[in-house]
Amino acid sequence: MEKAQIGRPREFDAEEALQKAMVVFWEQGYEGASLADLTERMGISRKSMYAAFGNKEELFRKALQRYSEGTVSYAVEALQAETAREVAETFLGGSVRANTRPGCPVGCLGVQGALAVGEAGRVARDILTEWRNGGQGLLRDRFERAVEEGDLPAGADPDLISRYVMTIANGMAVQAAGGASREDLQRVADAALRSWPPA
Amino acid sequence: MEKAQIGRPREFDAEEALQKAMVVFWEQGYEGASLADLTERMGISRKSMYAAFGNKEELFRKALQRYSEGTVSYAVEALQAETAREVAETFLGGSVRANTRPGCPVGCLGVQGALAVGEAGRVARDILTEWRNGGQGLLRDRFERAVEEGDLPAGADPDLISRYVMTIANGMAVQAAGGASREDLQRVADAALRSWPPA
DNA sequence: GCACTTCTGCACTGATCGGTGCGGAAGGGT
DNA sequence: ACCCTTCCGCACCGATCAGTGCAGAAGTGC
Repeated sequence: MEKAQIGRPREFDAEEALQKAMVVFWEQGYEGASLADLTERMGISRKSMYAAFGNKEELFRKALQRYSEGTVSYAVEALQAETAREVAETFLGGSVRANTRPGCPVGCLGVQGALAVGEAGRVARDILTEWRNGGQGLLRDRFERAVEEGDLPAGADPDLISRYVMTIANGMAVQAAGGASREDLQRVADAALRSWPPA
Repeated sequence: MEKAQIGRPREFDAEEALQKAMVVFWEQGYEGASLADLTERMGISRKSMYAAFGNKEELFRKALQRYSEGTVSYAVEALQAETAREVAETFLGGSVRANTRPGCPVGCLGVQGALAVGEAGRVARDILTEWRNGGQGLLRDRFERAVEEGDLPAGADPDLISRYVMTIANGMAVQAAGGASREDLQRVADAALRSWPPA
């Protein structure tokens, strides 16, 4: 993705193009986003896309990375919260907003990008599965620390709690894809955190 | 789908073929399931498939109907439970099992069949959205009745409660698609119902 | 100004997409 | 035995899929 110093410099903004590609993957999924759709929305030719990003799979990978650093940046913020409860609140609140951001597709790229796919999308599906499991692992680590710090009761199960929180987030993504409003989702998030810890 | 009385009768079992098609849609999604995949697994020719089911979209519709009546039959059972809490318990417990049934694809056809799709899958996506919202509506109606019967407190919000329960079910479907075990999911379902009503 | 490198648009690749026309085979009603 | 209907396998349809070769244009360093 680095451009060489010599020769004609590229005319388009790679970051901007990647952002557009991310949106297309987000709203149409990996399989549903054709090269024609992608390059048209990115405003560049097929050739430029391949030169800058490699291929469709690499483009997807980079789009997901941008999604992580941009849209889902609330997650790292959540992990730094003071208490386990605040971690969960910040994480779910951030999910609610990310799933219903005006001007962006509804739902979550990491969920709807490639949940069930044919042969061609298998790599993308595995990338997203690992992405979701990775995020859940970070939550688990944070809750483990909370148990050690006495912030969560000694008998609490960080694995279960992280899975519980992530299940709510995943479910809200599906709800958003089905048309749920930001207020609808926030009420669900509040309900899910009414008893804490959940187990 | 009815066959005429006159002429050569079809050689394959339509119900059996539909079951196979349902599995393919379930594990690969609408867009990811090609006609070649489908007819190969159904064990019939393209021509027979079109004659018996119409087209890919109609096949999907009928596969979803079969899914509703078979795999998701626990839902109607859940709606008939005595109390609102038992409704939720039965519904989520049934989801847990349906999402992790040995010999079947993991996850839920209604969630992963067509969540984010390109132009070609838009109808399938809308069918599934309506399917999920319809199920949620049935839950809401049941919880409304529970409020009238005093089974749920007078201030309880059936819309929120049904959305809450469905969000958990949706989230568990995503978790299952990512490899969560039946035990993992059942613990999440238990945690989600630890406080009832949820709001 | 020259040489070098890379960019870009167009046309094209083989493969696959969903869907169909055709002709032969095969069963049921009379 | 006849006819009529339907089934079914094959080849084929135009369209689209992801990915590429080519050739001309254009910017940079000397």
